Amino acid sequence: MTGPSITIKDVAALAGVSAATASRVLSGNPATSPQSREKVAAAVAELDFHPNAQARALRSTRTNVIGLLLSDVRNPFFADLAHAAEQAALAEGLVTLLGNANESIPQQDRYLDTFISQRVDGVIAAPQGEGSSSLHALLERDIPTVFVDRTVDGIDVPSVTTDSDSGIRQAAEHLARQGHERVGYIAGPQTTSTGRDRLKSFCRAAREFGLSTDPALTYFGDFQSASGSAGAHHLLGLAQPPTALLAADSPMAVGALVTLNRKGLRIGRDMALIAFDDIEWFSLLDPPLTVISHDVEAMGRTAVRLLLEVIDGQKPESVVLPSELIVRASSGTPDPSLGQP
Amino acid sequence: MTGPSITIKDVAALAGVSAATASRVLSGNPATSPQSREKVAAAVAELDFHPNAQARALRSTRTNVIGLLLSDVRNPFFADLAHAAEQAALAEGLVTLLGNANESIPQQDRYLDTFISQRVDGVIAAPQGEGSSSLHALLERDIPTVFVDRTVDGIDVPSVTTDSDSGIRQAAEHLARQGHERVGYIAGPQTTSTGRDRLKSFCRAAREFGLSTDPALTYFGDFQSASGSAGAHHLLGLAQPPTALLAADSPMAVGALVTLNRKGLRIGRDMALIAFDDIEWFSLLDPPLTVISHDVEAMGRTAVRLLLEVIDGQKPESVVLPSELIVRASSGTPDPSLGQP
DNA sequence: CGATTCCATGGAATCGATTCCACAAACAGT
DNA sequence: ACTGTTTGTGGAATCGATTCCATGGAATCG
Repeated sequence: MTGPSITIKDVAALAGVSAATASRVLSGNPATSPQSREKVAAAVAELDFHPNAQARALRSTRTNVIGLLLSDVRNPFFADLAHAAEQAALAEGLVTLLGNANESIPQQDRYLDTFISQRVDGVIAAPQGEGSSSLHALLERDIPTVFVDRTVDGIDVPSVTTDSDSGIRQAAEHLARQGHERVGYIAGPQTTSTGRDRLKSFCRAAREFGLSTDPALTYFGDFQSASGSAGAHHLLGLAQPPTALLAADSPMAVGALVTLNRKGLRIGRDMALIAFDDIEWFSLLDPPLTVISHDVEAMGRTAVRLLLEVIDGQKPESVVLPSELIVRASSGTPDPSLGQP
Repeated sequence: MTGPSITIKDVAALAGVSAATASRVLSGNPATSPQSREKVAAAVAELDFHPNAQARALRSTRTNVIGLLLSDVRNPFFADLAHAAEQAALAEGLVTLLGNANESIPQQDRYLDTFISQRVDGVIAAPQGEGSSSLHALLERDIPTVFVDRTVDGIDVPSVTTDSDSGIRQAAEHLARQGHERVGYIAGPQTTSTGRDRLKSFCRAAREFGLSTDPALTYFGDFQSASGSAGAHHLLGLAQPPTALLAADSPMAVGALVTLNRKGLRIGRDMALIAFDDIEWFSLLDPPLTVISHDVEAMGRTAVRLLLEVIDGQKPESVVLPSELIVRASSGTPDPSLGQP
């Protein structure tokens, strides 16, 4: 299909130098004369030469490609993260190969294998399961790796995570002050570190601020919106239903919202709702959603910085970013006039 | 950093065959004995061998990588499209290199250059400007290319687009029936085919259904949310303001929503609002948003199919997918009791 | 002025997998 | 039994850029 492509030899021939010299000019090697540099530059422009990245990578073992493995691009949190990481990488001259694990371990392994075969310079991953074989293959090969958002127990690589604790404490305190006592928690899957950490934080904060610690108030979802709907449905059906809901990520909050709307409950009056992750349009809802917010842009940027340090042979410290509660109208006082059924 | 990696020679040595035979086994060449196949398979498993994709691509000119160039991953429409295309490509054994042009032509060119250097097997692009130099470089090299969502005048490559006309006509008819006469249109940039087509469709439909054709009712945005806010602000400030707004994409609709909320206008009563592109949570807003919907999943899947046909040397026909109006509460009748100020 | 350093340069080896080519062994046909 | 085909195999060339090494000429120093 594609015609015979232009190689460095064509450039060298047109410039009247050897391929070695042309290569030196292209890679900015100082051992080149101004004349050669000029002639090669002219030839490159004339032929519109694009060096073959494969051949270059084969010899020099650097590809200038990093792999970014996420669980779901359609989750706005990860879309923002992808955007932030990708822009930060681009500024460093790296292009990003995006893998979408789609919340599936086989698909995650497939992408990791591809990353290994593509000899990416490094990997930024929001890992899924605990003992994924390809994850170990990555580390056995000493491929520079950084975890983002999530971590995996027993695997010691630098990571950028959110300190869910501060935001969740603030949320619990806020709800307690508003007079709530029974708060339903829609948890993430306990196979992810974020799922576990946020649940632990919630339990601790509930105790601290005198909220009910009834285990029936926790529903285990899978970070996707359908489980948020199911969770809200389940919690509202309890003998002693909660007066407030806290969802461990934004898709589950959206799911819960659908259920609440469908049941005709007024959010912020009949039922308070708080979501982990701030999404631009959450403030556009009626009422606007109270959220636990963290800085996705910083997370992406930091992940790239850490990865560059690992590639550079250093062993950087993991970074934990803060989270904080942003109070909006969805977490108002429970309406005493209506009360619970 | 990375240790000496395992090559096909190591596999061959362990299996007691030559590199040539090992290669044949790995690529499924039938000219191999069952014994060799078995021994090579065992050696591959034993060493956890991952072939070097660079070396393979260098020799065989196929990389099994396609480039996907989008304007903005944070736009849910493109996130969905990325997801759909990526899943369809994966099913065909292709991995996707995602480039995010970020609505910027230099960044688009940077990614296209990278795609060329990476010798991707093909490119799926939602192109930005008209005469981008890298876009021409792509085509001069006969790199299989398919346009998605948008097209570029004068560049004849297969494409998958949406027939905006049907959806926009339905929207105009619907608004006219609801008694609207002055409909504000927040247009996309006229440097994109979608921006131009949708505007043209709107003008035609306005004439057909007796809506005002006052050019002051059209505001030119850039497909990003800030311009939606600005557009709504501008249109509401006209001497004769519109009673309904139609936004040419979802981020601009969100922007318009912010402005309307800020001004305290009740959507669906004081002002109707319709968005092009359906987004999951648009139905969760209060009131739920009336939208012009099209099938993103089909668009991504079709783009991959067309690209495979182009790679295969065929010249497939472009595909135009339908759009349709989904009526929800945001486009109700204008409230006569309040009227316009 | 001869010896040494410096510099730009070209030739050749190299990266790892694929594939052409040649060759040997096994087997079929007359 | 002797060609003629098939089949599996290894050696070697190849893809395109990088980089080590050697070389010749200019510049520098004692």
